[in-house]
Parts: sequence; structure tokens; C-alpha cells
Amino acid sequence: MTTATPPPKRLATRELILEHAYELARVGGLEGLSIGTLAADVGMSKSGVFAHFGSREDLQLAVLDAAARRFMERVLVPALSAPRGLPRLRAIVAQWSEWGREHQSGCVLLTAAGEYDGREGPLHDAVVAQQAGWRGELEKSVGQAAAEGHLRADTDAPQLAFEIYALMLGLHHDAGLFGFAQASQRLSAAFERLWRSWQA
Amino acid sequence: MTTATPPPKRLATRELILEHAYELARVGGLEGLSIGTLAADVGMSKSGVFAHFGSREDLQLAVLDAAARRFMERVLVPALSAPRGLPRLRAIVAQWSEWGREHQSGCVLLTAAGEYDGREGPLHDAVVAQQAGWRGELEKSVGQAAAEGHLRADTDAPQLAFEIYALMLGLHHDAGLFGFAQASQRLSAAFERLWRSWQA
DNA sequence: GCAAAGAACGAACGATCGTGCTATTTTTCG
DNA sequence: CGAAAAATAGCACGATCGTTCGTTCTTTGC
Repeated sequence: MTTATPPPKRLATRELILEHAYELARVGGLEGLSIGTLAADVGMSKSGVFAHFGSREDLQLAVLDAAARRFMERVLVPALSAPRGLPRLRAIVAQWSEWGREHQSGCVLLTAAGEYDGREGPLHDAVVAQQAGWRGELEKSVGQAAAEGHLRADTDAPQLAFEIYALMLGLHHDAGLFGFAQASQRLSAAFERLWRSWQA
Repeated sequence: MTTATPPPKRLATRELILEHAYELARVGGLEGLSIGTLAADVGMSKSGVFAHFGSREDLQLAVLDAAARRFMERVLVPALSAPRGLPRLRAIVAQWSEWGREHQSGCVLLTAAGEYDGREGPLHDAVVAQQAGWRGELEKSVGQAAAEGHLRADTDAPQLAFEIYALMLGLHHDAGLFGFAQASQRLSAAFERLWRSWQA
């Protein structure tokens, strides 16, 4: 039922803590995440929470990892059931946009990118790895769309992936400041134009 | 020589403090800006720095305002000497891109947008006002380009402004994580395609 | 050059930060 | 059920946080 044999309870509370930490980090970022506030939110003692991670930095890394896993499960996995090529690319964008709607108040991954892009250390490295991985997935799907003949054969996959990502950044930015509805409309219009401009 | 009559020295040190605060906020954000660290950086006492602003929040607002002024002077003002229409739009993008190159390690305005888009309060309001103002300038220039016949007459100015902004977000994101050179190339390619797709 | 005004300092406050340490409670396993 | 082990609580630490207050130093205007 639970995980194999070793620690049955351990992981359960750890997961509970991470869930609360994730919500707190959405608003205040990973830098704004404090163990005291987190402990109060979970309903545990500071040291009890602390013991699960060993350091604040490890907690932040764990939250970042949890966010990345959620994102993949929420965006990429559902989209994989769409046929490869442009339909899957559209599905990715649709799921991603839905993710954006649910995360108007802040997305841990994007906030982290802003928080650590100018520094160095484990968190910076983790953010870069996460972002590079996701960009790779995007490029892969773009490449498949070209291979399937849905986009021009000479499509520059990294280039189109960059433009897709940029539009999603635009969505997040505008949704957070000016409201999701308007931003979502602009996003759709932009994508229709984008697909057309890369069509075979 | 100095400012009119009222407070000759006052504003000078205030400006000095803001200069240091601006640099600190570029890396750590406005939320990461602490009066103690700032005071040490300027070479003053905590209370000495504090007295110039009355509260941390007022300091943050002052830094945000300083950043917005810098941005306008560095990006919009130089571009205004280009002929209105597409040339000016291209100049804006060029100056903005140069701003991005100088601010790879973090831009106060963008960081602030991420920090306060999910909260409420004076800083949120200031960020929204600043972003709305700049977006308005963009739309205005886009509208002029359409009026001059450089872009299609039925150009949707807010839509194109959104897409321009999104690409600049993409530049900042990729430059911070993967390096400016690559990001800048992608940006140029994207813009050439973008202009073409809206051309008259 | 002196007095009034203003700017900066230094110390202290209560609070919170991350992080140890030691008990105490809870869970697991024979 | 009882013993070993693991998980949590409690307390304290040094540091830093924003802020206040009274004093000292520097600048200003007559």
C-alpha cells in the first residue's frame, strides 16, 4: 500500500510539509519561505519541520523539485496522450495555459528562475537544470511536429521553442498584473499567428 | 548648480542611497533588500539610512520609482529620436535589448512584477501602474507605426504590444539562465518574423 | 562666527531568522 | 505487550530584521 518497507510515516509527513511549503512559496517565492511560518502553517514545531530537511536550502531544493514534478504531471503527461506533432504541441500549450490560470498568484518555477538567475549555488543549478529540461521537451515536440509535416521541414526547433516559452511568460506576466481573461485571449491570438507563420 | 533652494544636501545622499539600493535590489529583489545591508553598502548607519525614507516600504517604493525612471531614460527617451513608426519601434526594441544585456543579473522592474503580482498593497499598485504605463507607451508606438503605414492598418496595437513584451520577457529569462548571446540571437530572429507578419 | 536646523550616529527594543541540542512522544517490530 | 527506533517538541543560541529614541556632529543662514 505505502512505499515498500523502509519508512512508512516519514515520507507521508514530508509530503504534507512540502504541500504546504509549495503553497507558501507560490506567494512569497523560495527566498521568502521561512521555516517558522511553514511550521505554523503545517501545525508542527519548527524543529520538527527542520528535521525533515536538514537545512533551509535543502527544503528549498525539495520544494523546487516538487514543483517541477507537479508541472510535468500536470502539463506534459496529459499532453502526451495527444497524437505527436502539432496536435501534441497545441495540447502542451493548452495544458500549460491551464496551469497558468491556476497559478496566477505565482508559480514556484518561474519565481525561482527570477530569484536565482543572478546568483550561484545549488538552487541556481537546480533551476537551470529544470528549465533546460523543460525547454528540451518543448524542442522535442516541435521537432516531431516538423517531422510529421505539420510545420515546415526546416523549422528551427530551439527558436520556435523559445518563442513558445516567451509567449507563456507573457501570459503569466499579464495574467498576474492585468487579469487572466485578457491575457489568455492575447495568448490564443498570438499562438494562432505563430503556428500559421511556421506552417508547412 | 544644485537643486534650487530647499534641501541641498538632503537629496544628494538620498540619491546616493538609492543608487546602492538599486544595485542591491537587482540581485536580491525589493523583498530581499534590507536596511542593514544597504547601510553597510553605502557606508552609513542603519538609522541614518532609515531616516531618509521613514519605512522600509517607502524605501522599496523609492527604489521602484528610481528604476522606472532609469528605464524610461535609458530605453524610451533615446528611441524617441528615431522617426515615429516602425523605425522608432525598432529603436525601442534595440534599446530595450541593450537594457536587457546590462541587466542580465536581474532587473528591478521585472523582479518586482514577479514579487508583487500576487499580493496587495502600495508596492503592488505601484508595479501595476508602472507596467501599465510602459505598455501604454508600447501600444502608442505600435499605433503610430500602423498610422504611418509601416504596419497593417488594422493592426491590433495591444495585441502586438503584448507579443513584443513577451519576447522581451523571453530574452530576459533566457539571458539570465542560458546566456545573453544565444538569447539575443533568438530575439532578433523572432522580431524579424514578427515585423514581417504584421507588415502592411 | 554663532545660533538654529538638519543629518547622521549609536544603542536598544521586540521579533524572527536558521540551526543546534536534549527530552518526550509516537511509531514500528519482535 | 514490551523494547528499540524514529519522529516530534521544547528550548536556547547568535544573528539579523525594521524601528525608535536621544545624542552628536555637520551644515546652513544671519
